[in-house]
Amino acid sequence: MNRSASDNASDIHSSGLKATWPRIRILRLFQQTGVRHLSAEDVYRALIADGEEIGLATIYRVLTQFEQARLLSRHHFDSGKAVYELNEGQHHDHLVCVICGRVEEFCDPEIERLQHQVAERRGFQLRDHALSLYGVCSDPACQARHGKPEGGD
Amino acid sequence: MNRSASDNASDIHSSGLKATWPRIRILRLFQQTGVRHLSAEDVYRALIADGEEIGLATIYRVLTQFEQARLLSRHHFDSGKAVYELNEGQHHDHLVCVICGRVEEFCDPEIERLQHQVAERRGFQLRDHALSLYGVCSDPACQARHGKPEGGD
DNA sequence: CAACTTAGTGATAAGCATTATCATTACTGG
DNA sequence: CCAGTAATGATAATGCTTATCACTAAGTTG
Repeated sequence: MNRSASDNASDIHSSGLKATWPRIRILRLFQQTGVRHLSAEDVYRALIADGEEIGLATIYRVLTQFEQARLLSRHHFDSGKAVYELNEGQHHDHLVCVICGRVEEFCDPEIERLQHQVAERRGFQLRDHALSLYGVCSDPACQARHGKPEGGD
Repeated sequence: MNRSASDNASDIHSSGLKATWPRIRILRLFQQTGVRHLSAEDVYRALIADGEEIGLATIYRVLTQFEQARLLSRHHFDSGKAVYELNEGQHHDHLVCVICGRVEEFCDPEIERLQHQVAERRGFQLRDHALSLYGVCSDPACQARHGKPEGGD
């Protein structure tokens, strides 16, 4: 799933943005497998580690632009900082481990359908929705120090 | 649903907190009908308007304590600021109008059930979950300047 | 019921994520 | 290759929230 810098440039161009070096590097980072959910700080550090000196302000600016261009999508979870992931068209929701922070994705068409039904009943024209499940993931290390099960939200 | 200051004091006491004036006033504010979802700033302003001089730091501190005591519950939505509401035991999710900011609540047991099913399948021990639907509410003023329907989240 | 002890308050400073500013730099079209 | 405009990056500013700390008041004890 690694793609070349020129592919990146096309993606960026077709979003009406100049294909600058920082934008190419940021998009490439997301296109590398294994790095689904990244905060601005994560991106900054990853690029530093890769020998790139790209300003944090640029990271924030570019992430916002990429979100508007629908190349990336943004989520908030409950960490206080926004995370971005590559937008591959397929809508999905998230399971977040409250111990290790790991994020898994899932699709449930039936939940989607019910959400639309609820919105329709209330006369809401649905624009977006966010469903995040927080819990202790299947990792034994996380299970080892698990707490009480779900209370009222 | 208005209750007396002494009732408030009991609620606060049984949470292991001293029944101080700021805490009584803050809890009372939430117990008044018509004010479901309030940010710290909202609470601050409402109390000022009521002739109370309670510091913003105290508001934040007390809201956090009330949340831990399960008297209130906190939500983030996507406004950047946390909002609190009275915790009346009954879990529910939210519909948020992206135009006027109005928040409606809904319960859908079937969605709840499916959420638990998803978590179970992934080996997650569910602790909490947040489902928020964002859209344009039924208010004609909001409908008047509505945008495109839901895209990928 | 008065002194006491400790928790709570409020003003303000600090912290953290994010956005705005602005001089300098670098894409792209000609 | 050059001009012109948009993008970058350092830093200041913003907005929400938490920490600090001297002072005050709740609840307790003699």
